[in-house]
Amino acid sequence: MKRITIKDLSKFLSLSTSTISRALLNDKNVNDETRKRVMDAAAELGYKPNLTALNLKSGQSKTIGVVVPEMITPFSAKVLEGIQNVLYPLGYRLVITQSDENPLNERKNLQLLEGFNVDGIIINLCHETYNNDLYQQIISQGTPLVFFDRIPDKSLNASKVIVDDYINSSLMVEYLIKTGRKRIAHIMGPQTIRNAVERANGYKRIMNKYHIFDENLIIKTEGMTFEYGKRAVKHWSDKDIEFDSIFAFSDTLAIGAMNFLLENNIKIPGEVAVASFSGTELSTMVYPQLTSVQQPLVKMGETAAELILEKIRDHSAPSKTVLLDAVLVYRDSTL
Amino acid sequence: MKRITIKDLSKFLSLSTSTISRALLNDKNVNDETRKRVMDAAAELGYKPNLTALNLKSGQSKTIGVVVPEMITPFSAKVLEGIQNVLYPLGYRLVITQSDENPLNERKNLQLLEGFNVDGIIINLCHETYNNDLYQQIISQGTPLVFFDRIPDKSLNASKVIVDDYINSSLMVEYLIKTGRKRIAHIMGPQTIRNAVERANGYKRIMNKYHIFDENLIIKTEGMTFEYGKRAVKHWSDKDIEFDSIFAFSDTLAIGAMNFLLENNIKIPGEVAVASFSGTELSTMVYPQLTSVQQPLVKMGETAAELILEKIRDHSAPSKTVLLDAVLVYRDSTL
DNA sequence: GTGAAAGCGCTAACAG
DNA sequence: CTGTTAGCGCTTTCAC
Repeated sequence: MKRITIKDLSKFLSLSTSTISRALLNDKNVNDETRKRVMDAAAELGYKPNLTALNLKSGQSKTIGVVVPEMITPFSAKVLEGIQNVLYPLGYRLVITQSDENPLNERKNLQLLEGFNVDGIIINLCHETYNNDLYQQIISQGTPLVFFDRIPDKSLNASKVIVDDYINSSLMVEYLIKTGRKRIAHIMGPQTIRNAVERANGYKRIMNKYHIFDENLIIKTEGMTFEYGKRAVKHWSDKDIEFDSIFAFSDTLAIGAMNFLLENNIKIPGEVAVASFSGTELSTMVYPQLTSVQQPLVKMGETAAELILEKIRDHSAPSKTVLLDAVLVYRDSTL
Repeated sequence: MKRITIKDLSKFLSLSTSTISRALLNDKNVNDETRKRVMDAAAELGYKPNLTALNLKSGQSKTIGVVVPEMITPFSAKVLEGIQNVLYPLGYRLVITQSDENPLNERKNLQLLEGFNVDGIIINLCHETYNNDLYQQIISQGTPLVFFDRIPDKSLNASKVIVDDYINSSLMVEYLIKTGRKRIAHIMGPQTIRNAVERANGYKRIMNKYHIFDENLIIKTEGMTFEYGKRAVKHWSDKDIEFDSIFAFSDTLAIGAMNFLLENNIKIPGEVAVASFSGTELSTMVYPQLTSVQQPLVKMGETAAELILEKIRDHSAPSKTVLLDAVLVYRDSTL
């Protein structure tokens, strides 16, 4: 079952390998007749180009590394779909790694990807600053880096794709207020994630604007699993801090919060409204369905892929930050 | 920022490239002194082997293709984790594709992977028979194929990793009966999925054993989304078919079913118990938490990866079918 | 113990 | 329009 190479075709047709190559590449300097013969033979013998050889020639690995914090929520799956949409048709391979929300794993993943000689890396961080040195080092070695969703704090020379956390968070909080909620609690996620800080800022601004901000109503979590969401609500509950609604950093945290409420027979949205930021399928799978800021995840992946391609094609291309529009989707968990 | 090659080292140390190569490969025919010099220089200049060149020499692409039906539930994410655990440390890259539960997409994915010259393909089907011709063709072209979870009906020369659907389904149904349920409804999923048929058979056997089988209590769905789960329960409800419990083919279908019950104020498990087959994180994220047959997903991925490695190393290695143990996990959705 | 040379599959000057 | 040749980075005979 040996593979057919250009050499086999060359023998088969008594032509030089270069002519075969040219015909296959649609080079103009080939007789139409000859091209046809080559094409037919290639089809007949089942010739398929050897990507590895191509890559060796071109000096590229045609491999893009991707680092995501986790894959058990649909968030990354959707973004990956976007990345794949753009990159697979172009013959790029993806090496996808999961950091499990752990900066140390992220570091290992990045190093693994370096070992793979990737042409570029697309990454969603799990910690704002922890691996800054590595990002910097990778970029200065000439491997383009593109950040999406959770981006680093330093102004690295890298392109980014994000949604406006501050604005969208503000809008969601304002919506809750408009529906009559006043004691809006906020589960902000870990403060080592830039977006968490941004969203919390949006929350604070609006709460202050309406003079209803209360420091007790905001809580940082150490992690991102739904257990932390649960624990946050338990905290307020234990301390007898009143709240009539919850705005969570992510679907997962919101769902954890909902579970606590449901377990304690607290009506959603009757007694407490719940809203989140993310907008993955999870928000429609729970009961009641979750109001959330829905991000264009597939688009986000596609954009990230295009940004990395720009950088690969021209390493001196200027870095861009693309801001994508999100929409608020109102569902049964609020009102 | 040019990469350091073996040639650079050769110039730098005034040694032949072959000696450098040998030193790097720990070949015995190298003076210890020389080896040390080479190693030091490699470290100093930051030499990293070019995988593409290695691959060209070895004739392998060091790339494994993976095809999964979907990635929005944690199911595939967990299996992928297992696959990555085994394959990444060995220098393999993964090209992961999603079929979106559509056999046509599956076909396209397989063809894409062929174009990538993958060394092997690990696949979870979305239809039992639809692409049988392609599986056969890929195998006979010499590309090993390993199936996991949902496997094909024909006896192809390929290894497989599965859990025993029939037995575990039986066990779960028997458990429901032991907790006092008699009218156990079954959402079996599409009958074009072999596992759905197997699990339904397990269900039927036990229901018959206790003489409580009723054809009306079993329903096939066209798809796998949670909407179909919802619709199934609506069907029984509309037709006034009584049931005191539901056993669903997957977490997602079960959750759809739960949502219908919750929307109609039917108590879980008070009035209706719910159980599923899958055992992803989803089962712990919903309220009440879902009783389910929990499969060892990471292990499944690791096993699939090892099976494909066997085949890659020795193309004539015999095909194996590995049966993994699942466990029933009892949660609040049943009593 | 080390070097020279060939070759993996392909493309691209360079000739003719 | 077609063929010859060299070379991408590396390993591996084959000499010495």
